[in-house]
Amino acid sequence: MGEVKKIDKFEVLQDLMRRRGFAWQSFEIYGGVGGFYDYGPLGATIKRKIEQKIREAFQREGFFELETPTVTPEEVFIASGHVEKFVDPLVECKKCGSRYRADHLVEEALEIDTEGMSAEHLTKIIEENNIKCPKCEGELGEVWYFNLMFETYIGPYKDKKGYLRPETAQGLFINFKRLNHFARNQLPFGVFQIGKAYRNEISPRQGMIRLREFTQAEAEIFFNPKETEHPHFDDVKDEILRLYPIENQLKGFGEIEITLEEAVKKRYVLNTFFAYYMAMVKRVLLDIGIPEKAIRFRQQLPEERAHYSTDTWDVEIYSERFGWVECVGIAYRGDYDLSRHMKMSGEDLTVMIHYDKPKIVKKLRVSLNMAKVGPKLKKDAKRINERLKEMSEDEVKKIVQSLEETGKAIVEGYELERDDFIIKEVEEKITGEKIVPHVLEPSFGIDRPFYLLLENSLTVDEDGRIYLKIKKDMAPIEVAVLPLVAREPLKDIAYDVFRTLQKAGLIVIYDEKDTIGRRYARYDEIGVPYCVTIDNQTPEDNTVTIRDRDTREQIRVKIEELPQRLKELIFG
RNA sequence: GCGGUGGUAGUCUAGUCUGGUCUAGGACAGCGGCCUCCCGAGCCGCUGACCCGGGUUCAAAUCCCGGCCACCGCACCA
Repeated sequence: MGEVKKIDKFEVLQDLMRRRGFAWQSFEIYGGVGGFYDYGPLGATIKRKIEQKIREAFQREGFFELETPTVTPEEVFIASGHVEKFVDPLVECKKCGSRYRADHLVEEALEIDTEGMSAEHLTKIIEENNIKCPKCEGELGEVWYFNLMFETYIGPYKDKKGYLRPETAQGLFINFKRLNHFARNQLPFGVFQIGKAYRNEISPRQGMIRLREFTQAEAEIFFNPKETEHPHFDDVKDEILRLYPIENQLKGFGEIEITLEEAVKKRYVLNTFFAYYMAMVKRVLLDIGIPEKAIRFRQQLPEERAHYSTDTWDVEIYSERFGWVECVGIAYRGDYDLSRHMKMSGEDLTVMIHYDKPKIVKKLRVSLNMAKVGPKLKKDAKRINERLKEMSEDEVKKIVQSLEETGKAIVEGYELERDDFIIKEVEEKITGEKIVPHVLEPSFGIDRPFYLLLENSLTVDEDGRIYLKIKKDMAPIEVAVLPLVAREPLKDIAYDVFRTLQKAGLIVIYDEKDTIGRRYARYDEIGVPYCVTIDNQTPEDNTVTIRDRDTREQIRVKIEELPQRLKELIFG
């Protein structure tokens, strides 16, 4: 019974989204293509509002926004690991045509780890171990890799390969040198980008939940791995999050509710730096209008994690239709991306960390007493002297120790005595060190929260009347101005009110068609939080009523106070 | 990709099995008008559809084949 009702609600929403202009599948008139969605007039407005909430939240953290191309040359994704790792090995049964993940078949049959194996290697293993099609026992063909990135070519000749970016992040990493300069060498700093990304999903399903082209809002926060205390952690330490850590998932324990301070103390969360941004993400989702009870943080299992990450928490939003849906990922990317780009490009992507005070380090400097040793070592003397200079502190200490204890030391096959060396203790002034910053990445999907916001806002009462109880400041139309009946002077007054509100910056609609009840229903359905009604009392005293979508209650206000009152009610 | 089920106006649906009376019916929505009304009232009128392509047949929404899309299951989800 309850289940039937839930399915109905999903269908009501699908219907509503198409009928009233929120979102629908793209390319409809040509039959539609899976994994692509168009945002209609109301949907695009809500999407922009979601993006704006995230943008403002990042800006409150002092991050700056970037915009980089979606078309990206191949080298970037060779460096990022996507060319190699963003793939699935597939194999087809020669008899029945069924397709499988080759690595999964091998892992299952032989219980070995196939991580990083080539297609040829997998093919060989399948042949040698006589692994057959699980369905029909038929022979399996060659293993091939399918890369989930969309390929393209840059320019008129097919010699410059490119890909549509599978994440917006790389556009930020490859600009690191300029960004670090912009931040004047001060870690930590954050940058973000809101834009499209593309993944050629093998089989997109579930409507807007898995798209081939989608919008992300990703921030990369570059920090010194030795400084993982967030300066503003106190602001959020008492925030209670619902966590679902790895061990609770593995042991079948449930979720836990815990303050961030406790979560760090009990080592559920790496450090206060990570914890701070978990709180930030939660606040953004609440600000968008996702109910608190529908938000949880689930730590990704090691095998789920992307190739670049060593710890990731997904922020999931509950859907009646799809269960818990991953909407935001907070990934610890370490120095993976910067190190890889440093290697690939040859650029120096380090940051100089200046110490508060220069460190005075006492160091043993050991060199050969060339005058004494020259005749003995001949032309090897110079080479060994160079070698001594390159030695690590430990190697040098060993030699000195040996000299002190036995009076002798063996270097490069020569036995040398104390007098053959010049040993000096020198003071070295070190003003800082070069480090590759580590990266924490909060990465918002936009399309999924969009859908889940609508789903969580949709209410159907027992009469079947639909209300989209979307958070008031997220509504795509903020006010509807309605003359009670389409008659003068009500129409004229109403139209003036409409224009006044438009000029005041509100998103407003004017409507005089149909009965007033029907119009209220029309605007309840698309989530208009307030209807302003011009009635027969208006010509007498210049007052109008404001009707609340969620309570149906009306208050009467003076027309001159209307813009201000509405703004307070909606954006308060 | 595989298997199953399905695709009729903006939405939901009748018709499909058993080909012809289908010039494709209804409801809701939309548009115009009457009514002038505080929560989807009523009346009149209008607009609007057989997923695409091929085939079988005198005749196809209906039968057959291919494609596309959706839903469910398998697989996949870095």
